[in-house]
Amino acid sequence: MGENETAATDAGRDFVRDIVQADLTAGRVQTVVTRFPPEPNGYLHIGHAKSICLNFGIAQEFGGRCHLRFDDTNPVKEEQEYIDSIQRDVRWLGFDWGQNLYYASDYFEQLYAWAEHLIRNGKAYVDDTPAEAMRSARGTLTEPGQNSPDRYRSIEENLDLFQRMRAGEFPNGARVLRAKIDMASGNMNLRDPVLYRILHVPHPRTGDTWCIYPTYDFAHGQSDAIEGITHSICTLEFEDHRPLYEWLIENLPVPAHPRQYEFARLNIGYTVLSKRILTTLVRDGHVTGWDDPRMPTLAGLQRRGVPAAAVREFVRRVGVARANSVVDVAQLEATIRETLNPIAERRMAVLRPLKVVIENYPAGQTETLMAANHPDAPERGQRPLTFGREIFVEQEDFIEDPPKKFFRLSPGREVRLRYAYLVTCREVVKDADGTVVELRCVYDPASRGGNAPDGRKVQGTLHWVAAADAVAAEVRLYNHLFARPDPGADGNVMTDLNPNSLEVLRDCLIEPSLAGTDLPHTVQFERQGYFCRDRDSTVGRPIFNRTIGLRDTWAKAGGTPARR
RNA sequence: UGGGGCGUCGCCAAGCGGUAAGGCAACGGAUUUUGAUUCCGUCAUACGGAGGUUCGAAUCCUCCCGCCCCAGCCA
Repeated sequence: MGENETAATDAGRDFVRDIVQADLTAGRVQTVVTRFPPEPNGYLHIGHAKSICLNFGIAQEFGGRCHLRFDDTNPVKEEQEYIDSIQRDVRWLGFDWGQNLYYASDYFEQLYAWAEHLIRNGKAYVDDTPAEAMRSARGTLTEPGQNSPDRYRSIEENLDLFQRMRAGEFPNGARVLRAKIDMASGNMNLRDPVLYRILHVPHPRTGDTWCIYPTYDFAHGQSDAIEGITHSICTLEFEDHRPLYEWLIENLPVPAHPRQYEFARLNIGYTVLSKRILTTLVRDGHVTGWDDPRMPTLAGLQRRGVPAAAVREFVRRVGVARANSVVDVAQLEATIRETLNPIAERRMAVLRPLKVVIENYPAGQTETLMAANHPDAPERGQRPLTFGREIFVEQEDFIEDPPKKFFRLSPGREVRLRYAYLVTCREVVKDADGTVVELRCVYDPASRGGNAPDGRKVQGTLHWVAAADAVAAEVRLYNHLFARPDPGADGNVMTDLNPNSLEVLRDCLIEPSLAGTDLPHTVQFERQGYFCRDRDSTVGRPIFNRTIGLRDTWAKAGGTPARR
């Protein structure tokens, strides 16, 4: 029983893997070959990560290979910058295409030959119908389309015209090459789809070699066939293209017959995974760039401090299915915390400082205390902390008139300063406005390290930094990019942008070990969350990004004004 | 009365005729020098609805309802 269960579980965690396994088992496929085929017209986002993990993951699991292929058939939207960023991001995610880097543009000559093949077999024709006229002749979802008068052109004339299209004799939009299928088909993609269009636009890779470019439909399946792709995995919206994909494969002398399978694309609450909208956010300056930490792009997640392993795990947990869905962003956040918790070193940083004077601590004196880098992993060592008469604690850790079950500082209350001493608040100093500006406390010298010899307990433990050596820093807190779980659901997406997605704290104080440039990538600021040093940091001014806050049941219970 | 898909717990998602996995969220409790972590426990007599087949159905059949995609010379 146990064996069967294990085997069944390993066989397929999702329907795509089931199909691959079945094809391998039945001998229909010897070596599985997949591909990740981005169009280089933008940066990769976490939705692409799902596809990358699926394609590369299947190749790894079943001993096959996965190609990285740029679907660069539309030069008006594609740029070298994107080609470069995509390769960086796929590598960052942890995948390697080895020698298998391809471009659909590498096949332009072959595709052109195949287009002529179609013409010679009476399966394609050059159409001079203007775009608008072609649209109306295509019919509607419920009415069939009308055959173009050019549909009956002779093979010779089609061949001549197509060659002259390639030669650059005609302006953009003057003519197209269409497949001759069925203008009455219920599937719009079969109503004589356009195979080639005239575009006098330089291509990032082929320059001005071509002025006609194949459409996605004419390039994709044939590229798959050329590369020997066995399983061409794409998202649900291409489902209706599959009959065309197969029609082309069947009507062309291609070297292989790849098969297309579709899965539901990833959606996450409070954000948007549409390249079009993300491009707009960047172009219109709603974010600082493709790698803005608020962006769901892989570059943004990386800059925010999210480990690639967390993205992979998130995608694994979400699964692969054919039902459209919107994953709760809490799922992503939980995965990030879970990934970071065991690996992130602990540090102390005070985001909104409140000065504390330990009245019975000798002025001018300091001492060194040791703090664990990771309480659950003693082998990760310790770091020294300076303690002195003046320290800083978090403003929200003091309430003059505390609510029930408030464990932190308030007049007369004793708390522990982590890794240091037990201190009791004696007096509150306020400015003219009545704002608390300083706390006067006394400490118990016998509680060095944090425990009192008499064994008395305190309920609260606070993080702190010493005035003597704390370093000033800036901390950037990020919130959901959009203010609602379904941005754009009722109108303009842009109006749903969260005006408070970024909060910059400029007067933070961090412990000195955080000021260097050699710190581990992402660290935990105790009691607050995970943070990483931002590349905007300068020598004298460290800047940190909050990757994700810690779970906070006190704030959630309404204890302290929630700030997320 | 166009074609193609999808509907299992608040959110994802297993299940493939034999009597509802798991994760997130939520809610209890234990431990805790992070109100963190960890650890226990609770959480679908129920699978969009109605019929039917069957000893037995989320799984098969029929009808109905709802949602998504397609009318770019984008991908």
